Amino acid sequence: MHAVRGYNPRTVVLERLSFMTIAIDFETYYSDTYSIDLFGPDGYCAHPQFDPYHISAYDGKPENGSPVFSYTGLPQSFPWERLNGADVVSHNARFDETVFLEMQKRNWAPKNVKPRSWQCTADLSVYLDAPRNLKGAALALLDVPPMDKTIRDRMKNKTPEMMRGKTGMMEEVAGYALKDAMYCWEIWDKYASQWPETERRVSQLNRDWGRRGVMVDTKLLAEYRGKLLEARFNAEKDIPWEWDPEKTPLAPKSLAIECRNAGIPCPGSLAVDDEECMAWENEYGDKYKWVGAMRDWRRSNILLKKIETLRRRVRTDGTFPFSLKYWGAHTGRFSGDAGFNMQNMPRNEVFGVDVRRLFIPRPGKKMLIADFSQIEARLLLWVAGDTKTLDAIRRGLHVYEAHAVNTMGYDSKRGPLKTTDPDLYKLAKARVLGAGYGCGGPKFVVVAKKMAGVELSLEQGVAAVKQYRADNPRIVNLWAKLNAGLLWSRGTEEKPQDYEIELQSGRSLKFYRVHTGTDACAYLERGGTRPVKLFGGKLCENVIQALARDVFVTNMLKLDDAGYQNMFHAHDEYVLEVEPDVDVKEVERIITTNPDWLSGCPLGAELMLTDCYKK
DNA sequence: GCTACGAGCGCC
DNA sequence: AAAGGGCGCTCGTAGC
Repeated sequence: MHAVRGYNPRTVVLERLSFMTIAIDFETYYSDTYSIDLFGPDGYCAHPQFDPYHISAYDGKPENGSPVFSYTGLPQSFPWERLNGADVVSHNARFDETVFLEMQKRNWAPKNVKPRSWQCTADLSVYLDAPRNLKGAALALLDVPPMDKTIRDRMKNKTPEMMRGKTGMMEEVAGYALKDAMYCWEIWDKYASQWPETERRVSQLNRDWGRRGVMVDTKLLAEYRGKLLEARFNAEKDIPWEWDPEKTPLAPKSLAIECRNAGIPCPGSLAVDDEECMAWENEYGDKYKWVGAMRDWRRSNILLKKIETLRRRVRTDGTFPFSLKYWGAHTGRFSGDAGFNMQNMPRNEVFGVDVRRLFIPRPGKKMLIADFSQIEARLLLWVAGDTKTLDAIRRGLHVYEAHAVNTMGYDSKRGPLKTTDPDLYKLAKARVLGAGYGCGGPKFVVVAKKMAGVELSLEQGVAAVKQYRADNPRIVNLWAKLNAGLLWSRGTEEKPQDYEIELQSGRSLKFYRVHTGTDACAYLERGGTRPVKLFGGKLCENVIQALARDVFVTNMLKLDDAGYQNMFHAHDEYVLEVEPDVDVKEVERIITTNPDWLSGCPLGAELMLTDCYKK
């Protein structure tokens, strides 16, 4: 390997190989008031303070007997043509590629240089169940000693000029940066072959779509901001104690003191669905508005912060660039990222604000929102082998009704269950959505209320769970099977073993170092540090979630193949930007086409052609 | 002063 | 023996 002796950029090139994989890592100025956290990767790069003062590059494979190319130094002296036609990799390519594109835009890098591809080793790492951050990934995947990241912290608030003023600091940065590029390259070199082509494409498209962004109704945004400031202000009127105007009135201590002064008990929890808190509200809520006010303050504030983030990040063309984390969950699902979560916007209007309405198609386009219908419930039936219920669904029965027909004695000749027996329909819905993963009686009461609006007593909840299990032996059997595998795999206390569940979609779910405490525990990450309790129902849910994700992603690629523009998505919902005369039936056909591995499971989808995002 | 973690609340 | 699961963001507090 190459030692880095000084900060002077050093380049070793004998010949340029075509289709070379080269790892790239940028160092850029950041501070307390100017950071990716605040502006997102795109806003950060487009910002006036944007300063990519260092680049490191590494291509470690001496092919054709040529020497390793490595560079760590000023971008001004970087041989950019090396990237032309190359396969570039970065650890968090969402950032580094954006930096590069912005540099080209500003003529800081030649505009004619075009990499053949740009892949992300952070995405590769999480696909392999390793940590997303480079330090953790290198430790888990390369078995190298933990990297020292303290220099990264010291770089905060420091311009390159300031760093050059400190003896040895730039050299330290150069060494650190090159090491990052080397580890990134090593991870790619060692593991890329384990990353399927389709997954690479998902990772790449995910970054492209986020960078492209979604159009925002900026006028409505301003209106919403006003409403939320007002809502928060109104909540403040009912909070009697003093607080730092720079901060929030949410300190539990203040509430406790206020309650004591009033001679009343203080609720142990402030959560809306907490029983004790509900009792407190019934008893004291009319006279003492604090708890409700704190809740309103919190909820309006959370929404306001979301609005402020949007306002800060919307580009001059009205679009909002965002990020979704590829493989954010160990099941493979995407998750929110970079300060704005596209996957958890409120479904309903709150404080006069419907956040979803802010997202609109570009001028002349329409938005097509397409949801899978109960995909997890269908996949559960499919994995468990309940062909009878699946057949009923294929014949056109709603999933909940098919469940009622096959396990609750409903006769579908009587007509649609939803209208003939609304209570039974609701109970069927609660069972399908809530009882399929080993949920117990007390929890089922809560879940049934939340998911199906059914009010059950504890006794009824317990009975419902018992009845569900008796009526659905295949599903119960599936839990048992997964649990047996877990117990079989866990090895011994001294020598824990990994548990691998092969999925029908062709990949595996892995649980690392399964061991026994009071329960069977395992780590979800290679080299993970936080064990989670496992049991059949939970494993079952993980399996179903993973399969649903695979169906979702497979058909997302098919949509892309067919030329449909994805904007963003949320687990089982695609949000597309389409021509007004789009063939909705064609889109539905693509979405409900079964992947090769999924035969015999009827898929369904609901599509909505609209002028804004909505539920 | 920073990190870690739980509470609270939003989603699928 | 029984146990629904998967996330992110904001905030407060504890612990270093």
